[in-house]
Amino acid sequence: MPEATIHICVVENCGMGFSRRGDLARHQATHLSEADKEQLKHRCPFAETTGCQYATLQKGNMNIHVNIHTGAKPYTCSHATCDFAAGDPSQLNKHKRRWHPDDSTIVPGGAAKQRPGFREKAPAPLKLKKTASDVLQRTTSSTAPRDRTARASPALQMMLDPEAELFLLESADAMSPSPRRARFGVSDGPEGMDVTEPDSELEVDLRPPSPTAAAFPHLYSPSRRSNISSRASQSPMDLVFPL
DNA sequence: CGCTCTGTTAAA
DNA sequence: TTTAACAGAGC
Repeated sequence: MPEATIHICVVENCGMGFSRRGDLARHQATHLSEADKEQLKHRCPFAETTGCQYATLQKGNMNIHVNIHTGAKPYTCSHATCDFAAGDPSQLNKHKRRWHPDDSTIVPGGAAKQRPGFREKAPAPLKLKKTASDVLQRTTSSTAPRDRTARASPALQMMLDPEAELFLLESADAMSPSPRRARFGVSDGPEGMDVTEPDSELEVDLRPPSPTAAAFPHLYSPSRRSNISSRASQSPMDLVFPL
């Protein structure tokens, strides 16, 4: 029978599920303490030359950030008459939704504006946008960089709880080379949970998500483990269920 | 793994 | 009100 696996984050008050193990591992970095996150973050390559303090857990976000420093705006609007360009693809998406909703002239790569006979017509007035030097100036200004985590929502603050770090360490402790599976019947769903197949059998993969320790080896040193009590029974779960 | 996308926020 | 910058999830 075909199976689907969901990889569940069992950090208290989280419970997020991911179809991919790697996505769970990535997610779980968000539960680390601020200090440990700092160790994992990618640092802006312009830090030394500009004083930029930006650092991020996801490398892809850094790639986008770097465009601020270089002034690169590789994400260009494909509307035939629009010259909008952005360094952040999300900005281009928002631009398109706002200014060219369901626009049939949108073509891949903006080829329309390359056609002979293309007539420039002013698009909707876009108040563009900081120059690269403006942005750089702001990024490197002497004012303190804003601290986003300081104004995190209550829910996020909860997720930043150091307990989450303990949990991750214990997950690594519980790692085993091969799956340890437990099977149990489900006669009825837990309250508030929609179980469409009341008698289906769930298979729980008791392995913690292996990428956690692999991705953050420096967080798993013996000294760090020394004051961690075992809570292997609360390992992350992979729920495997019939399709 | 890397690109893409969405939603949030500060600041203009 | 609009947009740049961003965090984090989707694929």
